Amino acid sequence: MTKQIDKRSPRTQARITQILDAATSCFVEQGFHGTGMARIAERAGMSAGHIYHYFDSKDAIIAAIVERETAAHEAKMREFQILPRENLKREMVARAEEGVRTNTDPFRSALSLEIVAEAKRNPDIAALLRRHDVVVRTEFARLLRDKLDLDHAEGRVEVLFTLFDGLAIRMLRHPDLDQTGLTLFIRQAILAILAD
Amino acid sequence: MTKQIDKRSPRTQARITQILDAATSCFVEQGFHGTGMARIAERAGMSAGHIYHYFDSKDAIIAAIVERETAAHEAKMREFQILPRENLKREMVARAEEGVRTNTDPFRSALSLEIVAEAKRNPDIAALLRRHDVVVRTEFARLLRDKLDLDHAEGRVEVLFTLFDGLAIRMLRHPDLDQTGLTLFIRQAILAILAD
DNA sequence: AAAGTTAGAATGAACGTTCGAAATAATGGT
DNA sequence: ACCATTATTTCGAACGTTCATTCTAACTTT
Repeated sequence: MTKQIDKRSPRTQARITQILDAATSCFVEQGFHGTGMARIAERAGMSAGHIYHYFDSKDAIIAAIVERETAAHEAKMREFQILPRENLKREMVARAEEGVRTNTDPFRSALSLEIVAEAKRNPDIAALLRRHDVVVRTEFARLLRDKLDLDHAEGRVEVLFTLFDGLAIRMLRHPDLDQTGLTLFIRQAILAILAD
Repeated sequence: MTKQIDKRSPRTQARITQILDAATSCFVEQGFHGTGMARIAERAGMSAGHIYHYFDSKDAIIAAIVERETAAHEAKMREFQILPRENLKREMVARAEEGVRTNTDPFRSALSLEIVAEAKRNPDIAALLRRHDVVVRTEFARLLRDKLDLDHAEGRVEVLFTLFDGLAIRMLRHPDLDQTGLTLFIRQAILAILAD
């Protein structure tokens, strides 16, 4: 019954990322529900109907976007695991500051907000997000426990993640905030969270 | 040409809060775009058409909800201003912990997420949120500057607010998180942010 | 000519909104 | 107190639009 497409064909792959990229930028600008299939098609350079050769529905598109995003995020997190324990804490603070930059980027913060908003209404997306979160969370907690010898690792991770999650909302409420002051006290906060 | 309703009539007031309450709970459960006027009407105990005697549009309903919410929030913030400077810091930490409780409440966290999500799509709501944010932000910064003699007050406030904003998203990603561990390190973080 | 690919109009459902009438309340004259 | 009439509140069906999805025919490529 399902449409038979060879997903490994390079042409198909190109079309899929083409659609995903177009949809992502549309969603960032106008939100998932503010964007029509026509607009996605236009930006992807193909007809609206044609998108259905690659995705079963509009919902399937956002699901694919979320998976792409979470996969990238998990990969980023795994980079910590190969770092030596000596300068791990220092490296964490450094990467945290890089994380502030990327999380306050208008495009990225808008995208993660859109994903979160969709999760609130679509249980499948919420489940996806939670499955991803539990992986990242436990791996990061193990890192703190094993390599930094910290107790209550789960609680610390929770607050760290809360901080970075909050940046997306903060950017919405205060789009032209001063990054310097923000970063300064985020470092302060992170050091406190990682202190024994 | 606008509909003439006496908004001070107790009957009208009752209907309005009836609609607002119904809409709020609907939005929390299914999101703004997932909720139809029919459903709001059903929960408010009146017909769909009748809602339009009190609100010009569905958008006007969410605008009213946001205003109600921001007003309550501003009032809460103003309570800090009458506190004496002696035990202000201690009181802040105490109220922060209470804030963690309310912000992690499923209903409240879902509501603020929904508001933020709508702001991403509706510029009027975004403007409302920003107008409110600048008020709360500057007032709180003045508090830190004048009563706690802290420099870089704006940066500190930014991080504090980021933390509380983040709680709503965190609840979505990890609904059954451990409040105890969370609160413990949030206190730690707040103390670091408020340290000279 | 066959298989794969594209386009764009057609379809049908969902949903916000409007409208006219019915029910209910308020007013006022007798 | 009672009815007449005016105003307000309420309803629910109908409308019009938007939009995801489907379908068929045309076009490319092999």
